[in-house]
Formats: sequence, structure tokens, C-alpha cells
Amino acid sequence: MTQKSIPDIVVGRLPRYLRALEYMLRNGIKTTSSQELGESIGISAAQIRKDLSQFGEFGKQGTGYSVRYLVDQLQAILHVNQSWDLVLVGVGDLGTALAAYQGFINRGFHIVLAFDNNPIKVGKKIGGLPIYSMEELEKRVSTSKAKIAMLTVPASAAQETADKLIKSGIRAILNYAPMQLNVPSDIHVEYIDPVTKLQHMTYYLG
Amino acid sequence: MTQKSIPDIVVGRLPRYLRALEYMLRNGIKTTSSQELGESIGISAAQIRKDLSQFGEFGKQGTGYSVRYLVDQLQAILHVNQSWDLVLVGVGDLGTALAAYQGFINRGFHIVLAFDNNPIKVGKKIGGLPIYSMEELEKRVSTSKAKIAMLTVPASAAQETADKLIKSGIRAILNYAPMQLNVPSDIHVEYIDPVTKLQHMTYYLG
DNA sequence: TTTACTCCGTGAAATTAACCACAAAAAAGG
DNA sequence: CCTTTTTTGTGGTTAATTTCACGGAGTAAA
Repeated sequence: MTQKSIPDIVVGRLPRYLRALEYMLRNGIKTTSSQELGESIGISAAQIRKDLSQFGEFGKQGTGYSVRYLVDQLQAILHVNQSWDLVLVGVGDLGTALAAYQGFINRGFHIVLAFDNNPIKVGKKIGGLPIYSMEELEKRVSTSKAKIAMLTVPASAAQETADKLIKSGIRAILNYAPMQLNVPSDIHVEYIDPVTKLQHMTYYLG
Repeated sequence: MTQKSIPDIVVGRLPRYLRALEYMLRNGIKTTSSQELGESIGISAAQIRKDLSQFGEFGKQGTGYSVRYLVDQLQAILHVNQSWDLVLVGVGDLGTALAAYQGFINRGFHIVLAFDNNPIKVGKKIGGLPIYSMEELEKRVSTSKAKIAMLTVPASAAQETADKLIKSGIRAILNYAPMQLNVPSDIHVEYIDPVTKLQHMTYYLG
């Protein structure tokens, strides 16, 4: 009798709700409605209510939702009411930019290990973090508590690097390499490929 | 009697098909099947056939698809059989990384203008490109032929910058700022927010 | 030529996702 | 207290998306 599982597409919208609600919180908005929240992010009020109802009853008729309370609840659902350690593999231009990005730290994601296969970079530091060689990856990742990796290596090295990460205990990968990764079904992968997004838009630019 | 419009979700898969097919092409694979292509990117063969059938008949029974021919067709459908000019707004760490990224040039996207509001950066160069001040944005973008912008400014400046870009003739925005943009319905926006993707994955990491 | 395979394109069926509309709860204003 | 307004949570409906499954075109080999 396991509870019915939540559609992935619903889970994928929760971070957007959370982002909008955290923005409201920062701006001192105490209460909101599915209507107002929906308008701010372009999603129907009914959709938001249906999505949230999958996880419990968070609102009050006539009043709407307490922003603070709903933020807390969504953070708990997404497990972001805790800090997460990240591993960064590939310290090129993009990896360097990600290491400097304050948006991770602000929202509870901390890069704790960085790797690169370029001998010139190994031993240097990136944002206070030493860059280790790829040979040290398995040992250092295995003994860390990181479960998430960001992959910013060239496409040609992405699959073998992913394999290593998984062998080292990584369970989720944010893949910036422009290629599909082949992973076991219990490993979660999300993709970020700006060219794919651009090509999606050029379709409509006729 | 305009032809029925193609679902956006189908359009969104085409760049993934194209990416896999271009990879095959580089590796000398001349022919493939919906089965093989599907396995390589984790999409069912039926789905691929159905998607492609929206645009025409590109395969041959018993043989499958000519990789070269299908690449050509998809490039034409997505309008990426031409070069596209890009505007980059926000030359921070991320903007700098994007300006250096070879993946854009390789696939026909060229950054032709860069802007930043930091007086220290204005006048300097980024990848051979001068950085202009935000005051020059409207004038320079209007007189360029760029229709696509990449937005890598802080969230607090994203909406007003987007408004300016749209006023200057930009019709598609790739938004790296962690917030929803409010734009007219004929403007296309795609979002890249790594934190949102990480939060999607932490849901499953329990 | 014949037989055995392969694999596309597609109508139909099944599944999934989105939307609607309303009862009921809460608040506000007499 | 009563009336009006707001807004949730949800059962039921509609719409969109995916999968199934098959006719038939093409290939291969004897």
C-alpha cells in the first residue's frame, strides 16, 4: 500500500512555486492566493491548487496561503530545508562561473569538491577550493557526503566521468555537457544545454 | 486554412533528436532507425516516429532514416540551417563563460553585441567584442539584425532589461536570471536556472 | 521468385495532464 | 446574527500526449 507517486511534471513545478514565494517573502508579502501566485508565474490557479493538494492542505478558504508557511512546506517537500554538498567536475570557463555563483550558496547548495583533468589547473584554487586531478575523484567523492554533481566537462568526456561519479556514490547529476547520459534508473540527471533552448526558439522565429 | 500547429512539446524534442543525429553523423553512421535513435536518447521509437510524422515522411520502410538527410530536414525545420546573431546582456562570470563557449559558434549562434552596466567593464573587450553600456542598448540592438538575446543580469535588473530588449526588436530571450519574465505573447522566453533543476532532483534524494 | 525480416507512418486506444465549477470554510461588514 | 465576498480543495470533464499494433513498403538471401 505505498502512497501513489507524484507525477514528475508536478514535482518539476514546485521549485518555480518556491522561487516565486521566496521572492514574495523577501518583499514582505505575508499572504497570497493561488490566483495571485499563478499570475506571477504564468500558471493557472487551478493547476497550482491541484499540484499543492497532492502534498497536503496548505491554504485556508477565504484567505489563501501564508507565504511563510507555504515556503516552509515546499522546502520540506523538496528537501531543501537542509544544506546540500555539490561536486564540480570540469573547471573551464563555465565551471569557474558556477563556482563563483552566489545563487547556489544562497539557496543551500555548497560546492565542496572540484576536479579537472588539466595538470595546469590541478593544485590551483577556485573560490577558495583546491582543484584536484581526476585520478583523485573516486577516493575523494566516496569519502565526502556529496550526493549531487555538476558536470561541466567536454561532451567527449561526459559519459566516462558520469560513470566514475556514480561509482563514487553520486546519485544526481546536473549535466552541462551537450549530450545524453546513459545511467542506471536510480540515478537522476537533469540537463542544461543552452543551444537546445535556442534551437527551440528559432523554430518560432521562422 | 493554416496548417494545424505543432505542439510545443514536440518542437522541444526536435533539438534533442538533432543533437543525437549530428553526433551519429560525426561518427560516420549513415543510417539509423527510430528504435536505435530512441535508445540513444531515452525516448520511445513510436514517439520519435510520431513526432517526425508531423513534419513529413523522412524515413524508408525496412531501412530507417538517412542520418544526413534527417539532419538536413531537422535543421531546416528548426531554422538552424542559417547563422543567428545573439545579444549578450550582463558580462559577469556567467556572461563571460558564455562569450567564450565554442558550442554556440559550432552550431551557428554568434554573439555580436555585449552590454553591461558596470562602468569598469564598459569599453573593455570580451572575446574580441567591445562591451557597451546599457544606455547604448536600444540604439545598437535596434540597428543590428539580432532577434535573440541571452540575459545574464541579476534578477533585480532582469525585467527592465527584458523590456528594453523587446522594445529594441528582440523576439526571443534565453533568461539566466532566476525569475519569471513578464513579456508579450509574441515573445519567446526560455529559462535556465540550475537551482531549480537541483531542487527538482533533491526531491528524489529524500 | 519466394520467404522471412525489418521498420516506417498512422489510426485507434490508453494514459496522463489540465481545466472547470462548485460545496464549504473563512472573513468582513453591517 | 445575517449577508456578501473571497478562496480553497476536489470530483468530474475535457484536452493533450503517449503508446499500441498493424498494413504495407523495402531489403536480404536462397
